[in-house]
Amino acid sequence: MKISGEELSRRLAEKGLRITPQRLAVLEAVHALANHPTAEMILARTRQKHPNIAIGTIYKVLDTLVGKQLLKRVHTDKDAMRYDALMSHHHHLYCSETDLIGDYHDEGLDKLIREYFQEKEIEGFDIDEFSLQIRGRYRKKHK
Amino acid sequence: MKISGEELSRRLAEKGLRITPQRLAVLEAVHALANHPTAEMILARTRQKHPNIAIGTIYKVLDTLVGKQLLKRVHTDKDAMRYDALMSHHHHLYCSETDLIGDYHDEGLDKLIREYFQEKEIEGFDIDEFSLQIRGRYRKKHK
DNA sequence: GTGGTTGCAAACCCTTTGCACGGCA
DNA sequence: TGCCGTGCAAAGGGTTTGCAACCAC
Repeated sequence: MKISGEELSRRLAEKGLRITPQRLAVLEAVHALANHPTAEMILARTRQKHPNIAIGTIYKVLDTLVGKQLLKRVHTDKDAMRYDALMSHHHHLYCSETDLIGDYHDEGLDKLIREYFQEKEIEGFDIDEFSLQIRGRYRKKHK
Repeated sequence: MKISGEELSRRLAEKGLRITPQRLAVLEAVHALANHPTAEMILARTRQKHPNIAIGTIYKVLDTLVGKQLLKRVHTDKDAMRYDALMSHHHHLYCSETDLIGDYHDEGLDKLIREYFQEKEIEGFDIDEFSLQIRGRYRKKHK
């Protein structure tokens, strides 16, 4: 995912955030490292241009950006949190062989499930949202 | 969920595991603490009868029991892992107000989704299984 | 008896926090 | 200039590990 510095600056400004080199670098990194990077991976990439950036800063920036809905957190079976630049509603594909996490958007599926729950409610529980975790394997030479 | 010591012993034996007081206590605790307890909660309960049991032992036992499919791990948005004694395929209800996690089993829903994916496959990805995370709120006085 | 288990404590990993300095608005 | 954001290092929380003593089989 390629995205210009101006666009990134605009997004920060839109949310009332100060534009700092670190924030631009982290945002850029999550877009560039398409496969849901960890904080460490983001650190490694941002250090190419900002050798002094600290891991603590990475976490603080990520926190801010997630809070302002410029990034999403993705939970995995493993310990480390991962980050996603795709903000629209979507599900995730977890590959058990490669550790890759893919985004999966499917309007038809969402509609199907949404309508299912409109007819059959869950006793004593009000649904706000749902997301599907799909586990499996990427076939060789995907994407 | 009430379950006898004999039944628990039988389950351990069935999997070729040695029957130790600690394993029985941990298994019993996860069944008794119905709401997907954390390791700390399991420790607290097991210590009522086994005051010397160590947190490290809890983790090792949980690891063994999950490995032998006598328990399941449940991931949450929070940091701590939680454990589930219900082994059949099911989804989870996450209550944003109470931190409760409910089990949700629904044959019809599973069938719907399974059939959806039989017709519309995901490009380059072979599905092994899926699970739905349903976020929302329990209404007052549930269960 | 003996190899798998336990208790204990230290180590680990990821993440958060405190604080003085530095830089964006 | 004033305050927010950063770098650094230490602390934190959950989980794992190493090892000697222990105990199911």
